[in-house]
Amino acid sequence: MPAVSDLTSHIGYLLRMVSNAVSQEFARKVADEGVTVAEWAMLRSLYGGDGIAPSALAGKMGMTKGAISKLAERLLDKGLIERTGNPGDMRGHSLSLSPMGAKKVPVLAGLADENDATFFSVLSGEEQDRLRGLLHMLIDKSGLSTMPVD
Amino acid sequence: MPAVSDLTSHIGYLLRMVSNAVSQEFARKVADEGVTVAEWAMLRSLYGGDGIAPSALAGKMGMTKGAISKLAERLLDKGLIERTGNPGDMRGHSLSLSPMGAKKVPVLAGLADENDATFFSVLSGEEQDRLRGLLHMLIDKSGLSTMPVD
DNA sequence: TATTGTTATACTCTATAACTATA
DNA sequence: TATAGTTATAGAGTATAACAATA
Repeated sequence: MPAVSDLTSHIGYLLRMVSNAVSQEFARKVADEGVTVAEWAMLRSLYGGDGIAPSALAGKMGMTKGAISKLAERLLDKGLIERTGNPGDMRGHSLSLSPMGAKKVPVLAGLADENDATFFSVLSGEEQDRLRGLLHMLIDKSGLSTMPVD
Repeated sequence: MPAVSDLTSHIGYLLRMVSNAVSQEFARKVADEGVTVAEWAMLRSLYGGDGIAPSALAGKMGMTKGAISKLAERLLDKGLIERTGNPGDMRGHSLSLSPMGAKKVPVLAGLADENDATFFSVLSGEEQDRLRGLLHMLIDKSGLSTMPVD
């Protein structure tokens, strides 16, 4: 049998395994609040901002503009975000949280805290910080938030 | 504005961000070999084994038996795995790699190595080991590989 | 022509639940 | 009845590409 490097040594594989488990559990939690994980990510990206163009949001979230459009439409239907016409350029517009959406973000953030707590409590506080730090390094050093999106 | 814990402090969020980027890139690479990421995971799970029941595989891979069934069918169609009748119990059967599948695993493993290299080379060897170690701890200590699957 | 978004289409991944065949 | 698998259905997530409107 040819030698195959141990799969469990692939960081990408381990990452996918843990991330899937965490996300799946989190999906169940936010579903009770009527949103999906991707929707939560968009709401959170909009939080605290003044309104952002869909294309800019696509870059920020690492998604294509088509995906953003679809996601935004669902959140508009749910009344959690708002679309505002752009004064200068009639082609574009801005997306921002509705009052209802703004009220929802802290609730969802609480669920994220809770989910993190249950999943990562097997690590010590120091280990959690180390993991967070390593992930931040990967995001910063790789062009993760500036990946090709179109 | 109510205080909301910084989203970027949620390990689950960071994990999802990095994992998605890594998996997406890997998906492109294995697509050239005619398989998807989930298919690769199944092939790898079968590698080096004697044949395994779909239900056992479901437990091992953290998926439902329905999902396993669908995945297995695709790999059967591609000729990468084989189904062997179970002598004792006519209800069940065993899944194992076909010779073609067995030949493909090392190739795919090479792509995984390559993918890991490009993504995680921004970390030092020591940092990579640390990350790997933390992920292993999470998988071992949480019941990750023994999650409810049905 | 170039840019901003939307829409149409398609596919993977996965779950849930109903169903079939065997035990 | 209980168990092993399959199938039907559904929905999230995402991409690609064609399209419309505006610049």
